[in-house]
Amino acid sequence: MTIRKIAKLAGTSYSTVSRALNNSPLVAEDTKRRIAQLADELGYQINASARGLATGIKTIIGIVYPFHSLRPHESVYTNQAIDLIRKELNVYHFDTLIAGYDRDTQTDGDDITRLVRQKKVDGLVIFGQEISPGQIRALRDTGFPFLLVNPPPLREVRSCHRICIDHRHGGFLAGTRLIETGRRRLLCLTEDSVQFRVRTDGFVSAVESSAQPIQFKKMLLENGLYETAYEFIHANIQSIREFDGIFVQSDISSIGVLNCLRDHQVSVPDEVAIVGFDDIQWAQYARPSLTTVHQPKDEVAAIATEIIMELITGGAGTPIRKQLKPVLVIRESC
Amino acid sequence: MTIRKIAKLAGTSYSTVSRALNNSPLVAEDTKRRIAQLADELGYQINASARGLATGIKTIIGIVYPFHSLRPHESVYTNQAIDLIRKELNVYHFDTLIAGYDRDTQTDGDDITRLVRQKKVDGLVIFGQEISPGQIRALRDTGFPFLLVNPPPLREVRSCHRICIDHRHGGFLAGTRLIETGRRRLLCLTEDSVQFRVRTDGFVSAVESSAQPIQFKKMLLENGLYETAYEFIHANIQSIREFDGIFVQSDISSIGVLNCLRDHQVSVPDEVAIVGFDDIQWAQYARPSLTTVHQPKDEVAAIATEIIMELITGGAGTPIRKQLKPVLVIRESC
DNA sequence: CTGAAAGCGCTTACAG
DNA sequence: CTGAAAGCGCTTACAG
Repeated sequence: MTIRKIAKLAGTSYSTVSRALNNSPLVAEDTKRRIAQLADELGYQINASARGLATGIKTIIGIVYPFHSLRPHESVYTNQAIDLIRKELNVYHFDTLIAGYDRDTQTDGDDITRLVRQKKVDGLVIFGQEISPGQIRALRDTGFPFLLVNPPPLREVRSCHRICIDHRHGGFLAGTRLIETGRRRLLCLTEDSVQFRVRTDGFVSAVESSAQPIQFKKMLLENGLYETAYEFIHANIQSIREFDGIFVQSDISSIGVLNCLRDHQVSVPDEVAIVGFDDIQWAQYARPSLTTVHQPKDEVAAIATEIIMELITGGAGTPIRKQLKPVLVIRESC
Repeated sequence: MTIRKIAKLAGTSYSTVSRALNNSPLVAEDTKRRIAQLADELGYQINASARGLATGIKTIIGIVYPFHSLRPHESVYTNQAIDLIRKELNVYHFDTLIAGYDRDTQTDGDDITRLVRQKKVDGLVIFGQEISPGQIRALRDTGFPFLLVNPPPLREVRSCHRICIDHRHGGFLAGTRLIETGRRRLLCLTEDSVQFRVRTDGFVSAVESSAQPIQFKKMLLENGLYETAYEFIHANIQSIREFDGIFVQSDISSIGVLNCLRDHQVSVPDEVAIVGFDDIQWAQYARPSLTTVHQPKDEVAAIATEIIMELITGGAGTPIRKQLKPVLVIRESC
């Protein structure tokens, strides 16, 4: 089914059909109605490639996230956000294409560059911290509409549209909760990346602004795997017993910590309290359920969709920056 | 950057450039090399819309899943499978578009029909049980390449390419495990849908083929939510205590059951053993960790990619049917 | 308000 | 092996 066939059946030129279907004011209402009904009966839908070629509009948004977040523990969070964005985009009759990117590939070889050059999508929503300065610069220079979600704190990012999560505040909330509930010997269990350092900063500032004397120590986890957290606690169980509160900077790690403490008969929250970060679905199913810093993924999805749609219709303007504040969700573990 | 500009720089016609980039045997090796290098330097990539219009090939596969599986508890499983397929497709230089479908919308209004008619994708992988006979018929009649993954047992399905999971066998494995570990008073906690009935059938056949006298009872959960399972156990805790083994037909529900039993000081697996279904990531993190029937999502992803690629290149032929067998993963709960 | 024509950037039969 | 031409199915300035 093409526009030409409809034109034939409607007894008009196909230009008119095109205009009618795009609801052009240049077409008589009556003609429009007739054509709309015909198209409907025939189940006609505009050929996306043809329209894409003629107008440049593909009605597809690409959502891109770090390859390594395919490891199940990291994808839980991102997948939920993607699903939410997809639903939002659907309202605008846009489809969602998903792709991965990898810090290690050179700029030219990655999916981001490819999608832009192939003109497969109208805009890009890029999740995560793994994006490199070079990738950002290359993308920015193309003038292609894109939005960074939770980007790393790079200089290049400042000239880009972005949604930032206030990780520092999140860390502050966690620290404050531990202190307010009476914990005085704190452990901050973090990872070696910028995002985590910022969470630690917030945590430290909570400690420092406390009227009470607080001891605290920072320790590093190799990565965000459940198993890593579990093993770490297991290997250090003696020194862990010295603490009465732990801020574990991701929920998956927190669950590893919770399970290991349980296996060592350390009672949570009585002997040691735990505060996590992310608020993945499972935080509430853990026993004890996990007090954690909630990352606002619903809000991210709504705002991301709004911004990207604005970018591809309205155009750029000065860099938009939305900063979202996490909130503390109190459950049993602290 | 277009093919024409490259032609100008290479000093050939743009037909030749097109052929060269598509590695046509009609072009001299030398010319090919020169053009390939030029294209590489210029970062040229074929315009997807133009190629799509000329050839009909979009290098995009659509993955479609039930809308309601957006409820986090159901999406966990599907999201992992989608991620795996996406990775596989990437090897073929295909991109992945995701969309939802809804049993309630009429055939014409859903995303499946729309994607086919807009010619936005080359093929469709359709997950789940919610697809209606009408939708299947409509799709089949278009001749569009599509593959059903874990479809409902409808007559229409038989004429379609599909990957089926042997839920019956899964139920059988669960029942057998409970009986082999000495349980004699069994509860089968299921839901009201075909897929679940088949799991129950398998469970029953394990009971019936047992040499031991086994008592068993079937009960229905309203839906697959964690909370529903938790509340159900809570409300029926007295009668639940009568059983020494429960087959809970999804992991999320199983976790609800585990948590509730724990809250009622019923010891698992000593007083009652639990076997789940799905083997989502969290089955191993639960305490006690969950013995469960593993659905082979890695295998699904690999085979789905293979089949759909075959369908869009080779064409159809007789309906392909792959049946995958789940396996039992033994952990602490039984 | 409507139609004929050019053009979007490719591919591919056809002619050489 | 290479090039000129037609065509994929749309949109949209231009002319009426």
